[in-house]
Amino acid sequence: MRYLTTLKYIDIVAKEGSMRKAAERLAITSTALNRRILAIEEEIGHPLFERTPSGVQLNTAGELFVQHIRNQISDVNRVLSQISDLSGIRRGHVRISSGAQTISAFLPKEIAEYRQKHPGVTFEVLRHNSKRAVESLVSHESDIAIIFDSILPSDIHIVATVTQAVHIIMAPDHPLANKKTLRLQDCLAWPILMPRENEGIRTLLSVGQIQKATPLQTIIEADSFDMMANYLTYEHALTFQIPISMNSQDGIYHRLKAIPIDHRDCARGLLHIAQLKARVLPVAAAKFQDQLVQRLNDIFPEETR
Amino acid sequence: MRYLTTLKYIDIVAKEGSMRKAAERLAITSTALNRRILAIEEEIGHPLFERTPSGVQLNTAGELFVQHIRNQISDVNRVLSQISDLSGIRRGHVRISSGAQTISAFLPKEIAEYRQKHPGVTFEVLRHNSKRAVESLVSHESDIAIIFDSILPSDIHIVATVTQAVHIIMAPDHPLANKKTLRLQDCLAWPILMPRENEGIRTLLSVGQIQKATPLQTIIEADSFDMMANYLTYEHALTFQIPISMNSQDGIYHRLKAIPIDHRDCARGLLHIAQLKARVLPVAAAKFQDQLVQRLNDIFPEETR
DNA sequence: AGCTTGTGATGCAAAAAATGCATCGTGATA
DNA sequence: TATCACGATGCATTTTTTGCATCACAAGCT
Repeated sequence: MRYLTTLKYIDIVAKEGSMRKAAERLAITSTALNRRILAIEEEIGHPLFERTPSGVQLNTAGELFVQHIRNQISDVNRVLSQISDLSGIRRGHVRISSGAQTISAFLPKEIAEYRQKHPGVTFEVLRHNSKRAVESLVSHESDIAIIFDSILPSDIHIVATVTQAVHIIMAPDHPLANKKTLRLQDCLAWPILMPRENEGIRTLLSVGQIQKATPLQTIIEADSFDMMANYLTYEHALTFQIPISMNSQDGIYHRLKAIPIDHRDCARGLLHIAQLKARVLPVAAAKFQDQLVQRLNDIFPEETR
Repeated sequence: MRYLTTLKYIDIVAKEGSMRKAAERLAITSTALNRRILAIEEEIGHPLFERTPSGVQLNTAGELFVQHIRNQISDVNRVLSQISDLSGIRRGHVRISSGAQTISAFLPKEIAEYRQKHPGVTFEVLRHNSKRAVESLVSHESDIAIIFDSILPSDIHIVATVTQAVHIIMAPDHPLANKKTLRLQDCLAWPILMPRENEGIRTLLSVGQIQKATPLQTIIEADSFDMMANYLTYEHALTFQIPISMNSQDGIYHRLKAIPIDHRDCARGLLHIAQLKARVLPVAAAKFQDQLVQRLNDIFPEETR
């Protein structure tokens, strides 16, 4: 949209922290960019940036204005895709930000199913930790965030929540594999593979460890759940996981045993689906969000609110 | 704001229903206007107007886009006044749309009090019936609406609600003046002054009349509550009113008697304070809204939700 | 039927705005 | 102290926008 160019420029300058860099990225000269910024500041009657010798930085007014700009741009895109909808086909783009929990097992299936119904819709899945996921909502980098075990600020709207008990994962021939539930002290005797990415699980576990003074024998910290899951077939070790990350249909988890930790040792985590408050999602994103919520209700009927 | 000119143009054209008229109002030539419209339609990839020999009219895409435009313009103004706030003084403009209920007695006091705290804030009070009040919110003509006894569509957000029992108003020396409550049949013997503007009261009363088959003897229908109130000092007649319309401090109602109608004969009406959903109000409007809600809580502590 | 009136669209020239180049002044940095 | 990268500015150039004159079309009126 042509009339939004100046706004986009401001957004980029804010992100780059320098007019010249922003100009380069925008493929225009710094002069033109500089002039646009000056002009709009003049028009607003208040500067948006603080000029430092090493670049520019948003001042308070600028922060307000940039937030507004991102809102506007999102909203334009929403309306434009709504207008495209009028011509028949549902098009659109959905941007989801999530931690590792749902990326490998849960989301792919959901996206595939949605795209089967609406092939015109494209997706963008960003792997973020909780804090970054929230930021990405606020900065309009993503439409929907899936956040595990994190307190959310008041400008985030929680659409749905599902509780997730941490499970202990092991090979099916592991000595503990026939138990119904496990205490944390049962794990002391075994080597532990600790997930690195999912800070939520670590936090939940560490609370239990400190309370019970049960130091786990961590032998490997790893990014990849699959790597750890595969490792379990070679040594009688243990790792941790939440149900949504375990794809029941096939894959490695199908050949492993998952046993919930006793709730006295490890609290259940909360998995939120969230969006930015006071924001109207594009049709595609809203529909996909509906599907996610519906699915959580189906898979975890007891744990969803 | 310069970058919004095209958007404003579209808005005006939509309102005028003709490019040439809109051009005149905007003090530009129809050529320039026409070209801007064509250009943005080109950019969107979809026409916004239907061309008829007698002018233009928004099509579906246009309706969507114009709604979006009004949103944007409101939002820009909000942010701009927020930025002005940074320089110290609170400035701003609050637009309220209300029926007759609150205009004469309630609102003036509230506005005066608010302006004492923030002299830079200006007000616009529009007298509308419920339907128009809702429309004015949707079209961004007003920020806050006060609506009596009307069902609100789903894109309107109810901020607060207070129940209002219809009262029968009479001179202090009226034979009925010493009763605690009155039945509708008590009124049959007396001439009735029926408020014309406040359709809410009429609806509430007519339900009672039909159920009880009690045809009231309406001798005067009038727009002005004050006129009717004054009339009561000359003839032993009755009129109807809700508490918020009666200024207790001084004025004519101070010299009259108000007795609630028995709830079996006339249901209590609901007075809503409402705004457009998914809209962030400008600081001034939001603060004033807070004040209104607070005040309703103070005056009608039992009836507010 | 013919005329008038009002509508939006378009070719072309003039006016206005945005852009790019060269350059300045200014703090931070080595 | 020299250098560097930054944002600001004067001036010529390019691009965009505007206004005038005019067209094509449909409706209402005589």
